[in-house]
Amino acid sequence: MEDRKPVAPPHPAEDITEHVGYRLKRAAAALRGAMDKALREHGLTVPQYACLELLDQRPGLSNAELARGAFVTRQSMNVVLRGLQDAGLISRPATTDHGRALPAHLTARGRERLDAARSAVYAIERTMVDALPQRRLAALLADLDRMAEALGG
Amino acid sequence: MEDRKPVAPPHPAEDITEHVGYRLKRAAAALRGAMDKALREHGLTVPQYACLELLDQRPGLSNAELARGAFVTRQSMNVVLRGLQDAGLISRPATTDHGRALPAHLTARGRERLDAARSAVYAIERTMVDALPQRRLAALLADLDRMAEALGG
DNA sequence: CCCATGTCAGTATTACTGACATTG
DNA sequence: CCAATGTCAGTAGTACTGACATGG
Repeated sequence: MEDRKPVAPPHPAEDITEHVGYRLKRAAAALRGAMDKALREHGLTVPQYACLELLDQRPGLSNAELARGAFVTRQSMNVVLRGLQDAGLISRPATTDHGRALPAHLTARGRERLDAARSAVYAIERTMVDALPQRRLAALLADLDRMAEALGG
Repeated sequence: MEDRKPVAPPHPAEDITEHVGYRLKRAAAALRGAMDKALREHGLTVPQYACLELLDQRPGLSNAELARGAFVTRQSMNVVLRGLQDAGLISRPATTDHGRALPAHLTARGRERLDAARSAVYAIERTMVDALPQRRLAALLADLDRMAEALGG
């Protein structure tokens, strides 16, 4: 009688707010909202910030690589990149002698902007982590990854 | 030195892909992509589907209530509602004799559409749940809620 | 030839702010 | 008066499809 799990119905609950998908969406929406609000004060959108973070850690990423890293389409990232380029926060060579991918890099201004925005975003991250039982963090990360991989993300 | 957790630095990891926020975004993006793909075959967007589900379970919800339930703004839900109304999937009275909120209801066609789309969405939900160790589901739901609440979601 | 890439174009959906009238 | 609501307007960010050229 160890695995009867009487509280877990065999099919999805009638109340969709009990579904994993709904809870996931709720948490993601809360995160998105908090980041939007915090980043607006730094003149950045969430995808722009994600792009700067990725470039800080892996300088030289191409448009397509950044798109995959930020979970947006190539075309959307292209728009984001141009916005960042126009703002002088990143630089990309106009041409390349080896292949088609154009490696992007943070400018000095981009690094400054990122540093300023980062503290605000990290505070949000901290708020989320602090709301969890310490011991559950690793399991949560693993569970999120399992779901993403199962869905082909 | 048995529980110093040397792999968990006191401040956020240098690699942002290790952050809770990044993993959450990744999982949510995977879910969104899977749902977009599945729902497109039924002529519905994710917010539209969410709206139909909410109305199926709680008939008579108003625009503002639906917006909160689907984590979008009142204005965005208004657009979604009008799309559903134009498609004949929901109905709303033009006036009300008691208050300002206009209660929305599924039409027969709306219920048919929802039933058709639901099986596709539930299959996705099942894929996610099956990817998790069964025992962790409840804890995962609780963790997602804790994070959302901590962020004011 | 195949495939990934960068880019352009056009359109659609969603989100935002601000605003205003209405109702309780 | 105040809070919540429905709605309109305008703008912006993101996503989509389709297309095309280029490079390995």
